[in-house]
Amino acid sequence: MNLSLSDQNVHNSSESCLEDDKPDVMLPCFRRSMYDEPLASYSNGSIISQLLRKTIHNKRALDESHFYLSSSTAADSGQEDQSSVSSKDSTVEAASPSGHISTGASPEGEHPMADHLQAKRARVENIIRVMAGSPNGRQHGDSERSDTDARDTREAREAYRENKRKQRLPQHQEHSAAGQGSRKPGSSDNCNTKDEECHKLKEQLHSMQRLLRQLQEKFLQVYNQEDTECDNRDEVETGTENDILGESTESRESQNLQETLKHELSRAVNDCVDRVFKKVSPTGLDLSPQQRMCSSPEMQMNMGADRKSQQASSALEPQAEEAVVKPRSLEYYDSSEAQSPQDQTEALALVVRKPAVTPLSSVTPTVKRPYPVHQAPFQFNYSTPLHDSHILEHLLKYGPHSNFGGLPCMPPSMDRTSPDSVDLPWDTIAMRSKVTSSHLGHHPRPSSLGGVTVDNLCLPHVKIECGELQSMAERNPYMSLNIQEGLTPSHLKKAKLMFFYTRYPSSNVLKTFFPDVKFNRCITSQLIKWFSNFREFYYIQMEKFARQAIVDGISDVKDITVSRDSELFRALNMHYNKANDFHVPDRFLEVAEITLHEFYNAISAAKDSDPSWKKAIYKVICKLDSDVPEEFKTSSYL
DNA sequence: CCCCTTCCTG
DNA sequence: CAGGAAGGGG
Repeated sequence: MNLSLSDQNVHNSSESCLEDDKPDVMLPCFRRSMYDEPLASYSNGSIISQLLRKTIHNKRALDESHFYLSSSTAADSGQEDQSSVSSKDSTVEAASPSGHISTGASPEGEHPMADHLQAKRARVENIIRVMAGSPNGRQHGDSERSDTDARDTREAREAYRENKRKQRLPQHQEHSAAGQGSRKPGSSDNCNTKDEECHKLKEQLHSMQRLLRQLQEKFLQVYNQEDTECDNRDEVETGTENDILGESTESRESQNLQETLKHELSRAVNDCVDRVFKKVSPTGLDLSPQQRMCSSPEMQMNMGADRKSQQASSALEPQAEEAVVKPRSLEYYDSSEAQSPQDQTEALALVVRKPAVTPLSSVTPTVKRPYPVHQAPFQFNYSTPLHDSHILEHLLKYGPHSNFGGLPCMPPSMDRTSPDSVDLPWDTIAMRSKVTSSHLGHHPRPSSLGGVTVDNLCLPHVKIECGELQSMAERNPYMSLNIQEGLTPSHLKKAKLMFFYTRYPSSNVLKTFFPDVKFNRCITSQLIKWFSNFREFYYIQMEKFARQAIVDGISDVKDITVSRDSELFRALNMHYNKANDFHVPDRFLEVAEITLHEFYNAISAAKDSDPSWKKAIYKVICKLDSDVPEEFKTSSYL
């Protein structure tokens, strides 16, 4: 990841911008799913340049100044408009516009102001148009498997898939577990309401279109202002690090422009979303637009970690069609990769039981989908489910647990059409889970908001790391809200953190703190086994460091302490809190110190000659358990 | 018996 | 971390 753009990087990104203007490269890219772009293009350019490229090419496709929504399509440009807007066929799109790409693209960098200004204006206009455009244009690519070909890395694919699943979550919950068709939830039982809602949505769409048009005007104003300002600044701001003046100013202008656009667009879209939501959300659970737009922790994290890309995507992605789900571009995953580059370094041979299926049919938003689910234009994940009382019910019942955490936000599958997927028995197989060390770089900081946090509802950052689980999830749309029949890496991580409090948890405690797990003999013993393994490691470390202390010639036990700086603590922390995202309680340090002292004393007294000399120590240590914080009952910690 | 734990091994 | 053996309680 380019966390910081060096001068050279800036330069390169500008260059690549020019290069990438080649139509055969960019247009398909542009018109296809947003998910396709980041990996393909961010690798060699900044986000800004990425945005610029997009808008430039967008201009190509939409050069005729009209809203496809509000006016008839000009004959000569009809194809382009359609391809970019409704995107019937991405291959057609890729080919058709190649002819005139060079007109706008190459002058952009080589030619001075006239074209330059035009291009800028066009970018603004196009952004607006894209916003107003049908989601299908982008969604199309999204729905195609072949898109994954564009992503080389495994992370990208996974992010993509996960993204798609998440996108699907809301609407799948819309109806019963009886299994809706993969398209509209149009069963006859509530046709009327559907029509009504369709109407409402239509109205919403219209108003959104109006709003967007207003925005366009506003942007043009802003743009014109900034344009002159920038021109002035260009005079002054010479001698920056940037090699090429034209490009650096271009970059600054773009940034200003982009900032404004992002801000305005976000606001506008949020407004629209609000309005739609007011209609589709009968329950009073009201989230702020911000919450909706970034309702997942991941998104929130990215708001912090990579606010720019987040905003950029949210600004460019908005679609008018249905402000219910907002697609998340790979940008998110880009940044999250940066945070946990180690993800997936270890093969996780997790074998999980078949997903439990609880009919959470009614955990559904009231929003209708006028198009196939896999074309959801908005990724409005997580917020929608929140509006359903059943979820709250569920939360009250089981706690806001890993039902969401274990399979965070597991969205409905693509082939929910397969009937068997929906009613797998609870108790099917009880196999062992092989959960390798988890790189679940999530932040366990408890962040409870009255017990129900967004975190509790979904932990997208905790990737589905096992193929089994993943594929199962794909087969079972409702898995995400169900009790787990197997232990997931998330559970393992949680268990490890719990170890900081309790070394000898009773099975009751385990059941209490893993309420999202369907306990059976195997699961229980597996969990117990985990803690047994934890203890093993713990005691091995203790003995090791105790002996080391003796070797080091420490003669007084009091000279042996365990602080957070201690090597011993580091070793332990590395083992139980690898991500180092959990604040280890002081009590654990005390216990560790006591344990170390016990070992030291025993070894010093040569008790270790007795084969069972450790038992005495174990007996002491097992009394030092403390209560596990209630927060662990929620998945906030996962 | 069953449950739980440790120990050992892979 | 999982499997399995062995041993100690209830």
